[in-house]
Amino acid sequence: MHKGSSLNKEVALLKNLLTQNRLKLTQQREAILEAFLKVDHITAEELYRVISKKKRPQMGLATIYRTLNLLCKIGIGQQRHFDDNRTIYDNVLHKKHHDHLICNKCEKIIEFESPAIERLQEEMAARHGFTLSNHRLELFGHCIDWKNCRDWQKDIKRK
Amino acid sequence: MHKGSSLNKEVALLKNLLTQNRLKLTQQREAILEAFLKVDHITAEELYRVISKKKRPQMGLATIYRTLNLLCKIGIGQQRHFDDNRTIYDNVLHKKHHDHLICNKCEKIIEFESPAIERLQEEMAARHGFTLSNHRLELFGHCIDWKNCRDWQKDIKRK
DNA sequence: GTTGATATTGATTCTGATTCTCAAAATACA
DNA sequence: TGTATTTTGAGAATCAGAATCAATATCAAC
Repeated sequence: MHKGSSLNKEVALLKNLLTQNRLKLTQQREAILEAFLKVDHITAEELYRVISKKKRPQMGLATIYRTLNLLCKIGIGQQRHFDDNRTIYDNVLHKKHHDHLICNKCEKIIEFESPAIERLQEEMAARHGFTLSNHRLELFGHCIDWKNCRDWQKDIKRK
Repeated sequence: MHKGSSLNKEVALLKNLLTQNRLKLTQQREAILEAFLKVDHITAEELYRVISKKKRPQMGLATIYRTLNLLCKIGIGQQRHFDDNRTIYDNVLHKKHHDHLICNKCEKIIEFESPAIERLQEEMAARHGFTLSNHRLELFGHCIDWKNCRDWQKDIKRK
């Protein structure tokens, strides 16, 4: 019954959590989990397109949304809103957590990681009686040479 | 209200930034700025209601959105999305910056501040040639006694 | 101040992401 | 296997926020 890939661990986790809550492990949920675990982050629409192309064509967009939200509830996914409208679902398990430096002028985004900051976060959480599962850290500012960024007057004006 | 309040400083800042970009200081923009500076954070709808009740009843919701986004561009405001749909506009100037600890189970939110973390953030930004204007830090996890939180089985099930 | 070019506004409509609805299908437990 | 329950897909509904546009306000030059 076990096929030996690392996927099984996550399916087992999912199944476990579902069972605990009288929820059912469906083919759709498994397919979505499988696809989701392969990416770093994805939108519901994108995931919909990815899965629709595969052998299981019968998949409603609503199911994608429902299941992605479910994955967020159990801690495998995390929503993010960089620009306004689209919701990006981060795969929390995919790679080492990274944070973001975002230039307000040219909207450049740099990924970084800081074990020192993470350590302090843990400390702060513990002080408030929290156990952390993940976090989101975004630093906003501007590049040192922001005159070379995309013209920020234009940027203001384009509303 | 009366002249000489600290508000004038912000109006001057706004006017300055607008002028620099060939934008105009309108009564609406001033009213929105004035109301915005009084709060810690607010949604566009709420701000609309606040302003509509005042002496200047003629104010379109679209203008609120446009102006709040403008305030974000010039660094006075910052968008945030805690729950999915509503966008909360933070008043960056209002009080000392604080970060958030968020319980995934009961959705309790605790504010905290950590100068140590902020210092490391500055350091990290400098290393990448960034000057910081603000940041957003959200730590997710669960309370130490999360069995006492709102039943999280229900929470999962309510989708 | 008046003028005129330009930016902004309010009312409205539009958009598009996400959620809701509900009958039909799938799942899990006995 | 039967059956209670959950989940699904398709489409409709929702709702925040953006776009439209004619009317209005602003501002810099006179």
